[in-house]
Amino acid sequence: MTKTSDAQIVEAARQIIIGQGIDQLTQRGLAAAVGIKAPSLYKRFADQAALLRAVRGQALADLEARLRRAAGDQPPAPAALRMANAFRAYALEAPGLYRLIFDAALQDPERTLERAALAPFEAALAPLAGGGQGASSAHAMLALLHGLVRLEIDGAAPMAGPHDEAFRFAIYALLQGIARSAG
Amino acid sequence: MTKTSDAQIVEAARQIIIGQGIDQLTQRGLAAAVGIKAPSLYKRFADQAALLRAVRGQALADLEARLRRAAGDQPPAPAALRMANAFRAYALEAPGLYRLIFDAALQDPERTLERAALAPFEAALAPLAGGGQGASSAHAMLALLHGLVRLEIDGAAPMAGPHDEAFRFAIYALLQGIARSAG
DNA sequence: GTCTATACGACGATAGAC
DNA sequence: GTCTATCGTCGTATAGAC
Repeated sequence: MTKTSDAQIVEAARQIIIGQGIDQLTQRGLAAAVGIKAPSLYKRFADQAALLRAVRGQALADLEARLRRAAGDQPPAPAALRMANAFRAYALEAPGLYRLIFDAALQDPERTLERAALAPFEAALAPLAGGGQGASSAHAMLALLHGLVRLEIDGAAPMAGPHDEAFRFAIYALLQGIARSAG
Repeated sequence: MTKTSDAQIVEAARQIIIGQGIDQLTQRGLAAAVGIKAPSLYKRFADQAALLRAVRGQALADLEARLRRAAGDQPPAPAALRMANAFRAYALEAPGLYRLIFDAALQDPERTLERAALAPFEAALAPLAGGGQGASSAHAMLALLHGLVRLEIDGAAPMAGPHDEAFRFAIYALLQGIARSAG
């Protein structure tokens, strides 16, 4: 008798994290959300950490897809700007999932974050950076984006006027610096 | 009969957060560290959140002092570089405190983070940025630093080679972009 | 695979005695 | 201000019925 599926459990966990925050995700509450009891969850996932790994993996795949779609076939600078906006939009849409993606990086030996978030930026920025500095440029861009959206979702922003404007200013400034470093 | 003081409790909490991480800070463990029982803590601080606010306030004052000392009387660019290094050093020294400072910004109606971290950067960068873009430049610099050190302490870095080098590259690039934005 | 029932050891927090 | 005792919740786990 199968009352639910692994995919439904992951999706329910995702919804709880998005809607109520990761602190409100409990095994008892999650089980109730899919119509079973807490002990039954342990037949699907070894423990809560394993469940969160599954949620994080799906979230990372989603983020990567959005970044690659935003980049499209644009030239480096427009691609980077569109990716930056897509990145920020994801974080503002689902801050709980965003935090999960980045906070749990330490416990991810496969370094999924590199493939999902860093690689798309490196692909877009390499032509602009030149001189073998595509990796450094992508790291700088990801760090800037991460800092901007973390400050925003954690309530430390806007620290300097309207955030849309501060966001654009920062991205433009770094892109200019990267392009000039290549010159 | 006073077995301890508020200051001793805050200091003990600070040491636990630095040495064992904020997850290991429990009311029972903290009370034991200062030689009392857990319920007695509630005569000093309303709850754990109030205690953490006190720890955060002290950590923010410490960070601000370090940033202002690093800046000294240097010109904008050297001052910003020294502040960036001091900022990173603080985060690597006490990642638990660093996370507390930034993660709890949302619950700080006084926006202490602005005074402690943003203002020093604005003071240093205003001459470089010009055109009334000192605030935006400081916000961009703080966001970049925050992203860089968060990626580093959360284990997502080094994502692009040695981190010292990636750190310098990113800071230099943004400084160049800021200077160029000024015309 | 799911259920009921039960258990353990943490946690934050409170009531009331002294 | 400190204590003992206690509460409710949490993650986790097990046993055994169906």
